[in-house]
Amino acid sequence: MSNNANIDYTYLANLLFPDVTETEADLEERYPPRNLPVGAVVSRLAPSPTGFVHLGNLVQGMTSERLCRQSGGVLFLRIEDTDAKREVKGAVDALIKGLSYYGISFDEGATANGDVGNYGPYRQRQRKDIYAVFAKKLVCEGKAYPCFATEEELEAIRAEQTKAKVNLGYYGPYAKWRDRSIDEIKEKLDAGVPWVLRFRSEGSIQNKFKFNDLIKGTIDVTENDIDHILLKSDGIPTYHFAHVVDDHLMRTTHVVRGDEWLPSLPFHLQLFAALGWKPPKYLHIGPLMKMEGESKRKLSKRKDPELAISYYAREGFTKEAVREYIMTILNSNYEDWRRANPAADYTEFKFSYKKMNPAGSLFDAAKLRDISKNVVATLSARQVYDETLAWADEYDPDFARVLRQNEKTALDMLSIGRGVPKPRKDITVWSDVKGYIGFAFDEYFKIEDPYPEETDKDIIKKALTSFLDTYDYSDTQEVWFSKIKDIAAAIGYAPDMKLYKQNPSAYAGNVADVASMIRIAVTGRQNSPDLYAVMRAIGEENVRRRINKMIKCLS
RNA sequence: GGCCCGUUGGUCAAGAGGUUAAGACACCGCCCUUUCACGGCGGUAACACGAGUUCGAUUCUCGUACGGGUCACCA
Repeated sequence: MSNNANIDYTYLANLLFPDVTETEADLEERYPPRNLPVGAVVSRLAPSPTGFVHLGNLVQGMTSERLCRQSGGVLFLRIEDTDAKREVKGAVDALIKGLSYYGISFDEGATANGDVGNYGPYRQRQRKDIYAVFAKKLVCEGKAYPCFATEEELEAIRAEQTKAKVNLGYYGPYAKWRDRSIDEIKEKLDAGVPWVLRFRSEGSIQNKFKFNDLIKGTIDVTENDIDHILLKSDGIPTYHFAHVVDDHLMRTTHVVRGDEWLPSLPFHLQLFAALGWKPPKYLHIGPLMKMEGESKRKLSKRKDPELAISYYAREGFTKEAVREYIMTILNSNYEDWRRANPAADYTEFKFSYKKMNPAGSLFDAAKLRDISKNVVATLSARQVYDETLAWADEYDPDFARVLRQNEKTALDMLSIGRGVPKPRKDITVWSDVKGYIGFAFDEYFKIEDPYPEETDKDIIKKALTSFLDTYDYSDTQEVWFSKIKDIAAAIGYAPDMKLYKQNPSAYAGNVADVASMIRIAVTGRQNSPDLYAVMRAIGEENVRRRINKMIKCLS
């Protein structure tokens, strides 16, 4: 404790902030406590406009959104644009669009058309005057001071500390401007030397206390002893100061953020106390990890494309699938609930922060795919067609064209095994659709799985020819299949799988082999949806042409 | 290095001082089946380690190890 009692703090404050005329009381009046029912959660999403909307935004957003909506509270969007260097044009719009695509909408805050709500502005650079009021107040109370240290000086301090193997930072004896005389300060000021405003920390790392985080539980906190920067030299606050001022004035009750913020929590708490405010409840969410070789690591913006939500749109995941997956990460009982309520809207689920995992979870692409597959399986052919088309318009224009030209065939193909109690699950993402039904269109049809070398070409030819001889487009599935059985019998193949299994050596093959011969001719591959249905979908002319072509090829 | 968080099967995870330690994904096997997909049945597989508290600890406490995060005029 080494405050220079000789300094007239009020004088200093006026020197530093001559234009600030508003007082704390003015602001308290302008932003009164919200009139909400008891237990209503007021929360926010506070991203920085870097143009990169990532899974973390979604994870936090959904958590805040559920908490607010379920409690009749308020959710707002605040733009943390205090770092002008990192700001990307159009990022705010992208953010709003990306979040709303996944069902996160805001009651107030920044919108594509400006700010809405009584607690704004909601963009931090526009709140410069507000921060100044509290900065001035802190200076008046001797809790903040200007620092004129240059970048080089700070670097030198860091080097010295590294060499001495002590903690890094601007504190104690290293806090060179903490207790300068008013004359020294005035001299720099008059010379126009840039300055930052630092917090005068009275904390000691010897002091520890407990703090309750809603997700992590009771955590051990060590007091902060570093004189962190409150205002940068451009007068814009750092994250820490902005967070404390904004969340107080905006009457935030719950702060949901990534647990990379945990190390600065002591400072935030200290700031709330210094300003005489009650801190909000905190929910620190564990990071999303990924497997790299043998070890886990946090998903990285730079290295991992799958962290960006644009990745999922590009891959063709439905928004429902992404949302379902995130819900299962957030609340582990969500999966059970979903199984019990397959058709319910996800908002009917009782979300609870108590179910959130304090540890980081590994992002499991296989699980996401499984969920996606199940989501797509519940959609109608029409929905799949429309969504695939929307996706293809953006990412595969050629396929979009083909889909438009063959709408009927596409719908018929997509209807196969759909809308039944046990639907097919071949489609995980929209980009799968081309591979799944593409063969139905001449543009994409080709022989992908040729006949095995060992099969007798004459036998195949005979089977195909016989098929065409008796083929009737109007046959029912039963009649159609009985004809294939007849062909099997005629070429010495078992017409029935049971017969074949009883005595395999008695036959040259079985009816499945015959079906396969036809399947390859018609679809170009060994695996396809139900062959009868495929033939119905692509039409008689097409079936005959493809089989004839194959017969010719075999000759 | 300081500070903080975490650790149940390959992965996500439930659980709670006494359980045969759920379930899901993945994997494997069998069944169904004209292929595939679906579906059904079954299987492999876990409480990091060491002390302490306790009649009893995966569950509580403390250490150790390992993993992660963070130490900017970035958020």
